[in-house]
Amino acid sequence: MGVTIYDLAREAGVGIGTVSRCLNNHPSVSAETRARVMAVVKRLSYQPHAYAQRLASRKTNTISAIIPYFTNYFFIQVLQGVQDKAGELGFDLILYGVNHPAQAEYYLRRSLHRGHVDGVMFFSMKLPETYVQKFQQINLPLVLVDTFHPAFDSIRVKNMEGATEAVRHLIGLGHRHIAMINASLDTQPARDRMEGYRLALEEAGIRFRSDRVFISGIGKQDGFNREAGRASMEELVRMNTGGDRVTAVFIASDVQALGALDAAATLGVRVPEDLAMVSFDDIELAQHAQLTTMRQPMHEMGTLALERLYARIKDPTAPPTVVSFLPQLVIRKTCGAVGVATAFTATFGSESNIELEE
Amino acid sequence: MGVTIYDLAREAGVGIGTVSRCLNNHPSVSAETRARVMAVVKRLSYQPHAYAQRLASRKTNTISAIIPYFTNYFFIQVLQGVQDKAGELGFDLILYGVNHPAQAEYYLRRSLHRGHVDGVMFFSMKLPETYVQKFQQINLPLVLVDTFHPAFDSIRVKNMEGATEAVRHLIGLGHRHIAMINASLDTQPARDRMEGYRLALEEAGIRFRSDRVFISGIGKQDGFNREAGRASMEELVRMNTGGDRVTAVFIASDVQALGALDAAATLGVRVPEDLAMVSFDDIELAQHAQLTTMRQPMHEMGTLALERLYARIKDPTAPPTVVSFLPQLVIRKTCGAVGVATAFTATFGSESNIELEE
DNA sequence: TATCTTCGTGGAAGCGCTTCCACGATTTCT
DNA sequence: AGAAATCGTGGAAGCGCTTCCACGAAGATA
Repeated sequence: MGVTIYDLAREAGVGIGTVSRCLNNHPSVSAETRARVMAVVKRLSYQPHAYAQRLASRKTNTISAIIPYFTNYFFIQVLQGVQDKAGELGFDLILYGVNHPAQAEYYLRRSLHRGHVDGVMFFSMKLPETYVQKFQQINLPLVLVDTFHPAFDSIRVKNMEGATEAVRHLIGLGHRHIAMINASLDTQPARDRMEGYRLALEEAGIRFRSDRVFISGIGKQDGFNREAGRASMEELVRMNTGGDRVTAVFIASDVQALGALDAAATLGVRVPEDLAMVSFDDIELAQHAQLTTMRQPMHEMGTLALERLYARIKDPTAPPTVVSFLPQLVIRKTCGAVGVATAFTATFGSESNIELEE
Repeated sequence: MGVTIYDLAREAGVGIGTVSRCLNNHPSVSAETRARVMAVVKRLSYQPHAYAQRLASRKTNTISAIIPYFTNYFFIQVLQGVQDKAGELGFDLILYGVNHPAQAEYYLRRSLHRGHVDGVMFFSMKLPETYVQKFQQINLPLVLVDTFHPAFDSIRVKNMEGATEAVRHLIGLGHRHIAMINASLDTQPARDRMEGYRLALEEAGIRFRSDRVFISGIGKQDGFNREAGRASMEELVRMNTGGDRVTAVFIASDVQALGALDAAATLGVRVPEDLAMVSFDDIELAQHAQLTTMRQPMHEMGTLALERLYARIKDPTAPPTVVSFLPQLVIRKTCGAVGVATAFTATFGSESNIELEE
């Protein structure tokens, strides 16, 4: 049903090789011939067949991104970076959203089909060991984002260091009883952030208490969502009785913090007066909700990830590289460091003069 | 570098046809032969070549989605629906994010390459007339979401009716001076929502005043974002002096409303006491910010869109269908219909007992 | 003028698969 | 028993392109 280069060749009175060269801007075609061919291309409104091109040229110009729960704002912002860069580089981006661990394997397998994609980006999940081998065997470029394996390029966030700094900030504000609201320990970021929390306590001579780490078991998701944050906060408040009450909490992500804030308000717990909080990510809405949080350069992580992947596609033999980002503390209102008196009732107050960023 | 079916055939001592039939679960292969072939497949860890399959079978199992500013929460939620359904149906989803009108054409052209995708979903933008013809000519399935053209299937939202209802609600609360904060009139939803606003005023005998429609010119974006909402609200407040002050505002989207809320707080305007507001979309965060808004079934729109596209791929000759969704009013706090006294200082208050939804 | 380059071109081969046709072996029917 | 239908199989053809090699014509060099 489609117009092929044979049709073009016949109509233009040239060979198929010449047609192909015209279409691909190959230099060795006379201007005259090229003009004639291009006229026919236009007249028959020829469209190249993408897969025939890809089969013949052995390049796909397509990459896949395997992302968990991609409606999570963190991923969206990273994805925007990826997408921008993909457009710039002329790549098609196949988006594989993972809502269940088994899906990750399915999509990995799918990406491994020879000639399906030129490269793969894998986000925030542990890469199954079987696939480590498969990628090496097939020699398919792979970039890990927010996760790590020595055999591949990775874009990392120093989750542990970031968490430590967040908790240090709370300690610096005088808090000694600091809880943590975490996500599922199945995820690497959750584990690292908890380790950072533990470290910060330790260096301040505060005992780590596992009964002060709250992880909501809601749903089958990874816990990086509002509902989980809300549930954890409810539990925290319920438990928070007796002598040595918790006065501050470190929350593993902004999304959870949003839920926690809801719960706190419902339960009549004032933030930051009764409970100070610092969270993680600095998603776009963190500003809106005035969260004190650890900023991750999400968009930049996305563009960088694609740049790395591109470089790897160009030169598959280069040794794996690791780029690490150190999250930056952004002080807003939930930690109580500024404007304590009016902080939370004025949630929607000005921020430009308050936000201490660097 | 790859293992091909010829390798498999040789190793298993069968013909390539038989190998192909094994791989595709074609019935007419003996169990014994199939077992032998599959063993070889496993042993050589064979991966089919996706594009060779696609070229030979003339099916791509891929669709593309062309979406403006897809970091907009509205689109993300629709996209999640699309993505879920795509996974279920075994389709690959190529995501084309449009940040500039010219990009839309580029991606349309790209999608039109013969055999590149089995179908296209086009979101919230006006389909250029030239492409109307091209799609018909190539006979490539196309589903329009949140936009319309008689020649194609479409999933619509009754933006006008929804807007009318939103404004009616404000009128019902006693407001007579109602402004609108809108997005760029280049987009169809913005035009329709303004029309609905105008209609509601008209039927209540209130004169439409174009100086009460605020459209921020910030950036090259379409105006459906927080910054634009913030800027428009600032302008509204600046203008809002003298006798007949505006006491309510209809905002074209929740995202803008979020920005508007920021601005209002900064400027000391209380919502809803000084200014009631109703917005549009009911994105996930609307609940968090307690926005009274017009709910659109975003996830459902996404799944439905893909279902339609799938049906169209199966039967390209069926007449175009139109599905319309009527947005539902969700009453929370920004309109002042409930809990007026404490409404906005208790932004993070309980919502379960307040939200009046149906 | 004879030889060597260069340039533009045609078209075969091949990318890795699916599909269809042909064919022998078996089974079923009359 | 022979004829007819069925089953499992092999492999050629073809999907639409890229790429490479070969070749003639024209220009450059001696």
